[in-house]
Amino acid sequence: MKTSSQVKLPSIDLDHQTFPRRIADRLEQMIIEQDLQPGSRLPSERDLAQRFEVNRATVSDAINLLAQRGLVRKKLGSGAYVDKRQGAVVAESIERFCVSGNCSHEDLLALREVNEPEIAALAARHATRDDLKRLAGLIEQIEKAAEDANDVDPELDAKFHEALGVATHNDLFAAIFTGLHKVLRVWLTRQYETRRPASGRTSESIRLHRAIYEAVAVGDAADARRAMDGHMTLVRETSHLEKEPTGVDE
Amino acid sequence: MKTSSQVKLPSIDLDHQTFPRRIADRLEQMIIEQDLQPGSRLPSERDLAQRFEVNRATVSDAINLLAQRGLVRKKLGSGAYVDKRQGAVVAESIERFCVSGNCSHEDLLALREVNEPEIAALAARHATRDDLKRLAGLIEQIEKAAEDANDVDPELDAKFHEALGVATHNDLFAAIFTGLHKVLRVWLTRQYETRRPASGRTSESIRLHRAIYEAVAVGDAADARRAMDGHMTLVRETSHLEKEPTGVDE
DNA sequence: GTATAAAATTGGCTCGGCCAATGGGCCGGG
DNA sequence: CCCGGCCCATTGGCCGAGCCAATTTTATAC
Repeated sequence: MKTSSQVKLPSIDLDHQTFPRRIADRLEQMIIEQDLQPGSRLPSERDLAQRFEVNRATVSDAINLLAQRGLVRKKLGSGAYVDKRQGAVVAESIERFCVSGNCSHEDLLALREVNEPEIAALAARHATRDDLKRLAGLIEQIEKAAEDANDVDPELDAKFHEALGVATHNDLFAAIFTGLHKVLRVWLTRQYETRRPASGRTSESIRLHRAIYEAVAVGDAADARRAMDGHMTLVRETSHLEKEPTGVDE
Repeated sequence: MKTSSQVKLPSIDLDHQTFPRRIADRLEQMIIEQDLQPGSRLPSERDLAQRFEVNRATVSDAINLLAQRGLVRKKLGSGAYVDKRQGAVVAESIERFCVSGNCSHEDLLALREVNEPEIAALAARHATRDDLKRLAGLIEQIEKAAEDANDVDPELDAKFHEALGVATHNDLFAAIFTGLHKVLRVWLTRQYETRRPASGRTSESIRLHRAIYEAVAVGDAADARRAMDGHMTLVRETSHLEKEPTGVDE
């Protein structure tokens, strides 16, 4: 068995270097070097097992590692395909981090307060026609839903903010904040079901959402930031009103 | 061993619920319900294999999943122990995301510009004595290193910003920005080795670092934010100077 | 050409087993 | 009483062969 030490890019493994890990690294390197585009299939586990002179189970574990890192996707009966979803992995890890109690509502809010306005501004600068189309559709749905329920549907709200993140065309923002909005969706939906707040705030919230969209649509970054600032202020106030139903703070 | 006991609904499987995944979920649930604190050992793989009526390899895969999620840690010859490192997982996933080319220097910088000042402010409000001690030590090292090399050591710089993130006592900020600073460390170190910039900026950078620390130490949030703003401006300018190959500097 | 059936390929999971690392218990010497 | 060394049961890492079901490919009939 070769243990040719290949220098790797990431890797913070101070941990015991196991077989699957090493093979995973070599596979990752293979993918990079051969510039395998998403969609291309890598060799079968039986094949790789021979090549690396290890058992198939070991190769399988290695590929599972890569799958977990979002670099590859396994399909039963077919093979393993390159499929970079590392953004999704970022989002999921953040979601797990928050929902399993490592992070309070306040923590999340602090992050949103600084970033959402910037996201709105960036979206205003970089949104494409498609982005705008999607945002417009969501705004419409939100307003429609609000007429019926007199409240903002957390699901749609989260989607709107997510779409805004995507519209920044800064994949880092997008990845991180899709994760955060997934959390938000869970938390808000939970309280949405238990209690229907008398929202004199609702109309204001709806108005601000539309204002954000309008600003983004015409590419007015400053205005978008302003509108989102207003939204976050409202969120902050509402959050104070409701005190901690979801007592996730440690 | 039969696979018949669990009949899965015809739900459209986006993720083809595999055995290890289901077992991982049940284990996670077990950990939560029994409130297993970090450090506690969970049953041996052979034991769990009997309980869940699956093969040991399957249980092993399941536990590997949890390990990958940062919920447990396996120790050869000993067992698997609860060890919540989900913050580290967030950081690592972000690092991988950036390092493997999903994110540009500009993207990262955009995120830092909005957040670092807020981090400084939060740190000023919430830093403990220990945090300050650590920050003071780092400042000292930075200044000492700068005397010798006439440049800011990226390693120390990244550590300083990381420590600042921790000092906010907002674990979300901490998790996300330790990830980002790890990337930064890699990128900066790379260019640090290739090229020694004549840094008329160096002294200015050092001064600002100390200013940040001083503000945090006395708990002046506004001042901390101001100092960090200055730092980020400097970073932005330097980044522009160096143009494209890997152009971010501290 | 197209629909259908058979064969080959592939990952999911099992079974039984060997190995090395670990940790607890036993024992002898201080 | 404590300490150090030794033994051995336990535990995870990995193996090898093998069965199954999902999938793809190939061959076949229409």
